[in-house]
Amino acid sequence: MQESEPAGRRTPWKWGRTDETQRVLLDAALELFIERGYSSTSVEDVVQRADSSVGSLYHHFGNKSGLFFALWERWRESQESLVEAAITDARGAGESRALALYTAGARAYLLGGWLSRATGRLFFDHDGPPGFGRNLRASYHEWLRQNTILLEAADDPVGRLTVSVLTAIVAEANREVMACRTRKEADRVIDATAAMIERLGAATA
Amino acid sequence: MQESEPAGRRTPWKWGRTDETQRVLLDAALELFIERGYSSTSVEDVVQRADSSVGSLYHHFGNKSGLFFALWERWRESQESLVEAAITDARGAGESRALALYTAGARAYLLGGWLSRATGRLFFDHDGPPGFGRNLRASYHEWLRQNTILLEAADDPVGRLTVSVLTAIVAEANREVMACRTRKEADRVIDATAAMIERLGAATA
DNA sequence: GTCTATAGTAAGATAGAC
DNA sequence: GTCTATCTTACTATAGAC
Repeated sequence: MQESEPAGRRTPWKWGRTDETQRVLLDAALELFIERGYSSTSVEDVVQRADSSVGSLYHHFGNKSGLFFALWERWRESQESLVEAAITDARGAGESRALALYTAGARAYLLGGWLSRATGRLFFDHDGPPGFGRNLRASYHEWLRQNTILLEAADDPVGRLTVSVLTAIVAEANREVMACRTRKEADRVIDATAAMIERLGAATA
Repeated sequence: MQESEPAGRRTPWKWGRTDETQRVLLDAALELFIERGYSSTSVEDVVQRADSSVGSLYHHFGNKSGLFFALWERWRESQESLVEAAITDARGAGESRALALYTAGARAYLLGGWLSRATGRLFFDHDGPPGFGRNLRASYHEWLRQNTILLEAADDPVGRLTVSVLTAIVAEANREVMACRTRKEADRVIDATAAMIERLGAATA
């Protein structure tokens, strides 16, 4: 910072390049993981594409899997806020049936899944770091818990079963949506999912 | 074979020790993978416990992941034959409803999963070799395909989603069963799963 | 077919200067 | 915070005796 700076591509190190560094590393990692998969991407590949350094990567993310987990967090949070917004909107529009609120959330989740499908496939196509599977399962359980509350389900076998199936439907539909090739196809899956939820809800209510 | 044999632990190399070598390597690998996980087990560990050698391991399995894939194949085939037998039995007993046959198969699969849970957890708790996830997904797709036939499902979004959800329910139940600590618990999960399948089938038929 | 020994390589991780 | 150089480990692969 004492002299005229060389014409580097990146902001030449002001006080805190922290955020930019993290972002550029995450973006590079995302691209590469999508292109070649997690295990076929080396730390060296990532820092080269990010025009950063191994040291920075380890400073910010601890290790290679730290990158993957950070990407997962980013995606999960983004999906979660879409769902929350949709449910809030539905409530604001006067909807109060638990199942209708659930359906509104599911639609938002699936549409978000479609729009970010390239990234989403990363997490569900099962080529992640060791231990990521466990993490996914933990998220799924948390999701089940929240759905139990949202659906006002009883804590008996039938209630738990219903929540479990309704959650599984959306999880599976998410996979279907991410595999779609056109928006039209995706919309049809989303509609079919909503119909399935309503039909099942009606049968078990 | 020409002289009196030294008191080695293993059959001292008759004509073809091939099968025994493969078995002893697989068994050692299985134990170690269960104990420490795949990634924390080295090739050296395996050959030591098997009282074999790196050369043999590479000769028979190509590489470390070959061991894991072979264990997976062994488990998958065993589960598959349990399911097939159960479906054949049900047919033999005069059952012809597609959904009932599916339920019979599911019960067999889940009971088998319970009985071989220590091994099964290996594959679903996800610490396997790179590329194994892709393999798992391929198996899952094959399973979906077979269920589509068994369930005589239509090839439209609703039909596909239905098969998808029915399959996911069994997959999820398998995880639950493998996590159970007593046979009684496992039986309860299995019964609940069968009930869920029937209810969903009734709602979407 | 089986085994020992060993060379080669790749990649994740760290140390320490700036 | 950033970066380079380096370390360490562990898997891959092969040669060659039995």
